[in-house]
Amino acid sequence: MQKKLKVKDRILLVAAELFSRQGYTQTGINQIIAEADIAIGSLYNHFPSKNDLLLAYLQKLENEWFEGFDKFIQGIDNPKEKILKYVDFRIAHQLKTDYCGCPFIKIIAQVGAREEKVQQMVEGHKNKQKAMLYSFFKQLPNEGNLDRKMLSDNCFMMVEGAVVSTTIARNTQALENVKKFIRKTLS
Amino acid sequence: MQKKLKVKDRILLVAAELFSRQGYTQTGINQIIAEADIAIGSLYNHFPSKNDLLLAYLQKLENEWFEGFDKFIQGIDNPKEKILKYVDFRIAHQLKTDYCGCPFIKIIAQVGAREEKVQQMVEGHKNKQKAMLYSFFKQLPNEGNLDRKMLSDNCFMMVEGAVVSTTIARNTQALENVKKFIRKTLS
DNA sequence: GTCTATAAATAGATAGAC
DNA sequence: GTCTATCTATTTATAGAC
Repeated sequence: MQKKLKVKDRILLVAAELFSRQGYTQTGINQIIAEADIAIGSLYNHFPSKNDLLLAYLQKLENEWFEGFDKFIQGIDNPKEKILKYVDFRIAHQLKTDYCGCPFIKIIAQVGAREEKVQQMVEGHKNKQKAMLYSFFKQLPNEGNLDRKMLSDNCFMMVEGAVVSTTIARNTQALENVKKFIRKTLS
Repeated sequence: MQKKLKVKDRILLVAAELFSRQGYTQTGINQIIAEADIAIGSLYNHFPSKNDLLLAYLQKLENEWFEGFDKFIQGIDNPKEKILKYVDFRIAHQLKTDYCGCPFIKIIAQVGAREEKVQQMVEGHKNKQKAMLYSFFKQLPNEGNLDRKMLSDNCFMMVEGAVVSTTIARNTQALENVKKFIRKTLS
């Protein structure tokens, strides 16, 4: 681990990596402090509980997702291209993380949607992605009588399902199929 | 808990309920034996480890899913109706479990797809559902040049994504939208 | 085959020295 | 603000009596 980072940042960096790869419930405080090479007192100085660390992790993911995607579609104007790039972005994430899956979906599966703050952050993030996708669909030339809102929302669901499917199967097939389907439907 | 069941069945019944509701990682052996009202020695007599209990749980889910669905579509011949009933079945499951989500997806999120036996059971189950859905799509009258395999597979993804979305949002909207979309697309 | 008692490890968290 | 030492509870699992 990089020693140049401040202690708080190092904790969050290590925790994020472990939460994403192993899962939140499968990652203990002791492992985090060992890999971040800090003392347990320091961790609890910056984060009052493991749950606070989880919330900071979700906020970090949220920020990085949209920063990352903005870069990913930089210079692209065509709305259909942007939609396909959205699928590509999620394929790229799966490849980069060795099919770890969507960390937001995984957290809900691990701690449940009854944890209010967690639920709000996850739902907020997904709604933001869905709204962004719809903004691309609205830029499409309106051919025929297709209901763009319905098409957009269900394309989002298709991608979400395909992300889950690629996580289970450990290959990109489902997401590639979705891409083909979208390319054909929007042609 | 029903005392008339054999000990082994009582363990599995209780474990299944807790794994589904609280999650596998969030459920301890001690809670299982307490709620099943049996001794820990008895549990380990029937299931050598918690992981064995997990595999038995997945097998039970697999069996019950298809039994349940067969009953659910009993008497329905129209293929489009069967497809819509498939979505209804998943809506019903979410309502019945208070939006617990798909237990197969949740298990992968909790223990990871690297657990070989678990991965195989989950992937197998999902493939079986997907194949069943495709069998319905093949029964549809072939209008135009629509690729039924692609349509079927991506409808499955849409439903999977919508199940995840309903689990996060704790309402059935996403699944209802998918139903509308399918109804319109297949009309 | 069911039970009690207990092991060995780890969990999340706190106190207080420096 | 970082550290060490420690607490209490809980984890999965085993041994051995009945």
